[in-house]
Amino acid sequence: MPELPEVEVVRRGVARWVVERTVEDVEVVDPRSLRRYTDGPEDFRRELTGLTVVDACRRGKFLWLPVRAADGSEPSRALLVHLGMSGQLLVSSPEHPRPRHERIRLELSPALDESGQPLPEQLRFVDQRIFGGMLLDRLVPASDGHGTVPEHAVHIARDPLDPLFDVAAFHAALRRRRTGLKRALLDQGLISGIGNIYADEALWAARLHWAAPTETMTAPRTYTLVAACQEVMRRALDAGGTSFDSLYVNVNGESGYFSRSLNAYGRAGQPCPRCEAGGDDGVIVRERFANRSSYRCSRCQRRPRRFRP
DNA sequence: CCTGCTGCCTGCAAGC
DNA sequence: TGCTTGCAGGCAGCAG
Repeated sequence: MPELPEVEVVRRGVARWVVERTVEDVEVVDPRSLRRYTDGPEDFRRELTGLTVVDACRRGKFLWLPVRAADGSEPSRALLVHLGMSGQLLVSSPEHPRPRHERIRLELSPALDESGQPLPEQLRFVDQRIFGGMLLDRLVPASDGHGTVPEHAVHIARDPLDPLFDVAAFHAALRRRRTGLKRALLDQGLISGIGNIYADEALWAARLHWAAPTETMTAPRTYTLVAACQEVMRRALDAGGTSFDSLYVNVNGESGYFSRSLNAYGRAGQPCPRCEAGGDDGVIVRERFANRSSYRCSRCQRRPRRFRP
């Protein structure tokens, strides 16, 4: 499941291998990957063909490639990509067999790498579960006035690794909410890039309970929580960034995910890595939350007096 | 406006 | 063995 660090790894791969290349053709293998996005596969193909990728941008888990027309004008549109649960972007050669779940394929103009070798000429969107998708979208001014964002991502908040992320504003917004802490962390309009795994990891690192009411958060606690989010994601990014050589591992969004080490998520019944010396307390427990699982330490993430599930 | 629930998807694992 | 059920999860859309 790609979260922010995985998407950032993909963004870097796209920046390196795809920017400055022109889309020469498009094959929509499965139109469901354009779900509620365009006027249909034919329109998508017609509009995208001939455009040149000029950049690779990201906000939270949304990735977009601003494109310019052949006349060289400033980009007014972008190819917006969301990897959903199982999406991958692969840069590969035409002779490479079609992956089982390939949904969209772009033919790219020829290009050479740093050592003069020809680069693969296809960008493939592979997505087993079709929770992700693509869209050719209009670029609009960001809601805080800094830069542009695709129209379908304008409601997404800045993520904690964004230099323009505003902790004080996040704290104020958190205090206005009437919900539990984990729901707030998963709300991409409040803070973006955090999914179920990193929410649990960040809450564990900050020693906070998932059901703590947001309106009771103090500024120091919010700062601790944001720092924990940044720490957890930066560590995953460092791990994912190390296996950056192969084209495949590079642009497929998996490297960070499989090499991350987890302290709480998925560790039900195991001793808490922080307070394992403590006996039967200090154990990771699994609890149901909003039709999914939450993992926390029974000792260092105590249930709050007030409880917002 | 705010909050929280449902449905979209596929493949795997567990249970009968 | 072969079926059914549950689980994984981000996010758009919608109900209250």
